[in-house]
Amino acid sequence: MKAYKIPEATVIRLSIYSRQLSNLRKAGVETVSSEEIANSVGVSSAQVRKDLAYFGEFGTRGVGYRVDELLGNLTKILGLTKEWNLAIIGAGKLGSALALYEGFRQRGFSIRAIVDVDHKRVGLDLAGVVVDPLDRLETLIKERDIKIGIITVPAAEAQRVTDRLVDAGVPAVLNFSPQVLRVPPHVVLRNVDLAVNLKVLSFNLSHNS
Amino acid sequence: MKAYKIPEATVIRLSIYSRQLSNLRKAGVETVSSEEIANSVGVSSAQVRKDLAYFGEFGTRGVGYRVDELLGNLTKILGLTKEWNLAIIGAGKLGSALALYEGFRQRGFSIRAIVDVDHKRVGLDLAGVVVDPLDRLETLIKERDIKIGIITVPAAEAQRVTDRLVDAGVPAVLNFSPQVLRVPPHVVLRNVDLAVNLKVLSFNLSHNS
DNA sequence: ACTCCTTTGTTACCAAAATCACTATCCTTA
DNA sequence: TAAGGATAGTGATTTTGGTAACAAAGGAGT
Repeated sequence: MKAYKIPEATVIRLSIYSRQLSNLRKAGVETVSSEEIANSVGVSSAQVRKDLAYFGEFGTRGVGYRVDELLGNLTKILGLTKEWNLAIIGAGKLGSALALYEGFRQRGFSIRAIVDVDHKRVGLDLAGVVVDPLDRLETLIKERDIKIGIITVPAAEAQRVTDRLVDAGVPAVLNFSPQVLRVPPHVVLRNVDLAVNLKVLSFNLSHNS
Repeated sequence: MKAYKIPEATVIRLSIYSRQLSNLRKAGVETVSSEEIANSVGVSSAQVRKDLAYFGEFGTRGVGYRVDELLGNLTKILGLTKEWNLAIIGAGKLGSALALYEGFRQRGFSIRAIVDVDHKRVGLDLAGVVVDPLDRLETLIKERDIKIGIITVPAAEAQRVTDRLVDAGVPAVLNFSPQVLRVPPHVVLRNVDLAVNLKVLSFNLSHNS
């Protein structure tokens, strides 16, 4: 599991493969070919094989891949054998929706803290997690071993809370705010920008036709 | 504004530039250099210039770009001079959060319909838009000239409602469900997969250190 | 055991995107 | 009005990611 520079596109596809394999396993399928995976995801079979080749040999020629085995390997590759503790920063509309959303409460990830500046929101119970005051951020991060911080505060506050997360030792940030964030190189950052997504659609609508 | 094959990464950056320029304009800044834009976004100045070069010459050498002028051009390029009508399919946690979220109610985009199968949700008022029954989907699309459909239904229903959107003539889909969607080539599709984002972070956390 | 069929793993090739380096042009000021 | 400094625009180069083709390897059937 070495393989130094893995393209981000590959990692994204791997996580989609893992989801499809999970579905196949539920459906009782035992083996699958790169071609079948490719079709279900909408890429080429060569792409699938190449993505997997970064990490080893998981199939048998002439046969394909054993679903449970490949899924196990992808789970290891993606680091999903352990549980990652999450904190949501900002219990507004988006933050609470994410807290309640099932898609976020899945194997491998556990929402352990939700914080907000607004005292009216403190004390609310969101699917079993009680909203704490923002002051307690650093304490909670340490006490609950938070590894991923999810930013759902307004743009104006986003950098400030991110700095606090980073200073408190959180190694990964998922940013939902419409704000470019600065983090030191050892911190992993991903952006989910809803406005940008709409603008990209707008661009394509304006030019494709 | 011809420029046939524009990299998606470029379009994403352009929409981020436009946001930064918007902030600059609010701050009263009149001119800006590619270097300054680059610094505020975290890319190289050459990248900024190259992205803009796909569409024309917007700056003056030795000086930089006029903020309002460049913003105007980006607005045109991104197709944000007209209003795009949105429909949210699925008024669950995520769908209603998006409906209420300010980030979605911004210049250029207007939520015109929200639908759900669940009759308990029909009739709810979400920031001025009343939830309609899913049956009315096709009617609403035509009546309200919906151009972008936002999928926030469970994975199992995602392809079905997408097909209905496509058949009703919706040219763009923003998919929040954890499901690979098939659309014909003339339909623009973007995916915002929360689980995938977490998995990519997990991968990086597991390998970066 | 031999042959054929299938499908993986891998290499070589190609395309696309990012970076770099250079040139052209404008503004300022002496 | 000439010169210097700044910065946009652009062509060349490098890097990266994707495609395609093929050799290696396993299984099935005769």
